Amino acid sequence: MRISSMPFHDFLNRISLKAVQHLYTMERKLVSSSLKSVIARNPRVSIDLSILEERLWKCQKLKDFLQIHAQMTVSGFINDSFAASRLLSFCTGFHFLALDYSRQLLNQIENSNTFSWNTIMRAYVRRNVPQCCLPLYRLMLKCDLVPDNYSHPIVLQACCLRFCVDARFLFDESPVLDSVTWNSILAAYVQIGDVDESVYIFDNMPERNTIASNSMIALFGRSKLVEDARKLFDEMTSKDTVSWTAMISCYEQNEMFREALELFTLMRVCGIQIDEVVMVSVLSACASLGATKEGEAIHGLIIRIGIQTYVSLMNSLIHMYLSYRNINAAELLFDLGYSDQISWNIMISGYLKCGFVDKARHSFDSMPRKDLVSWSTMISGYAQHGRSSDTLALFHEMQIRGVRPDETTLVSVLSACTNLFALEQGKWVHAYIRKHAFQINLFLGTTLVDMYMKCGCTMTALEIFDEMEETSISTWNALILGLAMNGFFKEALEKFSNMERCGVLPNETTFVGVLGACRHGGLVDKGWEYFNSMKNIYNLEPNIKHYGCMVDLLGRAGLLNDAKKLIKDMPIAPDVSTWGALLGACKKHGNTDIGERVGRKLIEFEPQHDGFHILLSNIYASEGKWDNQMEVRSVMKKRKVVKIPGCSIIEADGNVHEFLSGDNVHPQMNEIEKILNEMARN
DNA sequence: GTAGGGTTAG
Repeated sequence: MRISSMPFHDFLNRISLKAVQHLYTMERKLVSSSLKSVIARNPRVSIDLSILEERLWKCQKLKDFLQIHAQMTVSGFINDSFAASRLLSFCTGFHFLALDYSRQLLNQIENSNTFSWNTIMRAYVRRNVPQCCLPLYRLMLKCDLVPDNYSHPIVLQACCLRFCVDARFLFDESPVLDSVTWNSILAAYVQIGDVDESVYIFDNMPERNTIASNSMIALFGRSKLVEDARKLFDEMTSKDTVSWTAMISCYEQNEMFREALELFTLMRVCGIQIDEVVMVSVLSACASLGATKEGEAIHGLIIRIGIQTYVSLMNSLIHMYLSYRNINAAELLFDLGYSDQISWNIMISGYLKCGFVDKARHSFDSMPRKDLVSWSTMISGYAQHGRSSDTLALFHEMQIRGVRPDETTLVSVLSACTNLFALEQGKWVHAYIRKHAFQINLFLGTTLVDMYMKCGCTMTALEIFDEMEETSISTWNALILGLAMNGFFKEALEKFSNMERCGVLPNETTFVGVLGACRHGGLVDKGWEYFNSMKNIYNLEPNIKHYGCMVDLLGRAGLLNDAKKLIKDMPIAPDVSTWGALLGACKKHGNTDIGERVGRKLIEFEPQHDGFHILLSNIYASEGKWDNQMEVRSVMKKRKVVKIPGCSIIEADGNVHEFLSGDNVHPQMNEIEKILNEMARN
């Protein structure tokens, strides 16, 4: 009887392997379709070691892997313990499959060997779930398998990652330590990023081998200790490809992209063998630099030396082209079909960065398997494009599907709540964080401070700030801006001094908060002082928000001429908020129709400018000229201008519009000045 | 007969 003529379930019953059942429940749809297609195309499946090697070498997609697995199951080749362990070790490094799949595969193998168990345990350590390692080790002993000299270092690493002191005891008490054990314990400290302990182990190693030095360079790189890394690199007597790669990636991770490219050039000059891993870092450096020429040259190099079929390399190339906004090149590469989980995630994030939100969603919906990064990318993409209700909806869907978010996901969701002023949802997420005992890290803490501040809950925001162990300039900015926004101008300025005392350097955003506080407090002298210190002390160029704020501060204090002069002298084009501030000042002088005339003039200059329509509409409203306001509103309606709720004239338009693109002359000012002078004469 | 160290996506 031909297998292909049987219904699928009959087939399953007939071969009655527990394994296929497992497989079937795990990836129901995909497996059933892949098994079906294997059976349909290949009724008498035959496979041996060389075919397996060849197929694994070519295996790039989930479907490819499932076919191999199915084929091995059907043919019974899975019971060959060597072949099974080959399949398993490939599986643990395959990004389209969750680790559970490998674990189930281990169950399926009837005569598994120590190698297979080691492979899974190592994967647990690598994928940061060391807690699964020890139970597996116990099970291994129960199954009468004898651990070998590879097993113990892995278990040691796992223990070390969980409870360092225990593992350390084992290590310290061990009578015989080979270099594998030394490297393992070092690797464990390196993985948790414990620089002090790693250096201690490294210094006490009987012999510093290349492997240990390489992982130390990587650790220094991740810990921002570039100079230590370089020192060690220079001191090494024998450097291999990995050493060079570690140093180049150290530069890359610390945003020293030029240095990374220079070292790569030197590496080639020195005739060191280059491989796909070093290319990944180099391509990433090119992407960050926006160095299209270099990137394309390296693409050529990749084709010439023939390592174009490595998935991680493909991914880096796709990522690079997306960062150059070269969607076509990225799609061409992606469509070659060497994709894995990461390729899909890269495409989605690339589409989002280029503003193609719906395209991203389409990819998201059509990818074979979504992992946490896929969900986070899409959710944060929605959040960053202001599509806050989509953000919350997708987060909701994620939970329905039972995918557990991590800190990054929660940051995106909270920022969406902030944009929507959705305090209740934000509080719900905060409660979720507490309930699931998430650590309030730097990013999560900063986002919470920002959310509570923007929703007016100053005290809650302050409490969270005080509880934070680590802060950054963004945290201080959220705090200072928030205090200023909520009317606590004294406190905002106090926090600014605290920040300076802590040695944190302010940036442009900080001064938006500081000047905002001065504006709220009507502190003209202080305002000038900070405004000048921005340039003179901190070497920061004031932007439109700073000018707008100063114009408003001066205008409110009745210093109309100073405000006018500031607008005239400013090196960048005034935006709608700046003009709004000036109009507010005019109004304060009691001249009611001046705003209207300036508003109309501005629209005449820039009829496409949504902000000016909002401005004029607000002016009419403040003067009680409802008919006129209706008139402007009907124009706005035609132009589909959305009025931002709760915004005053000053914040009528949250975005900075440059109505004279790139041009520093403001011809409007002359016209408007005439009107203002007329007003002054009256 | 494969296994340690270096990499890419939010």
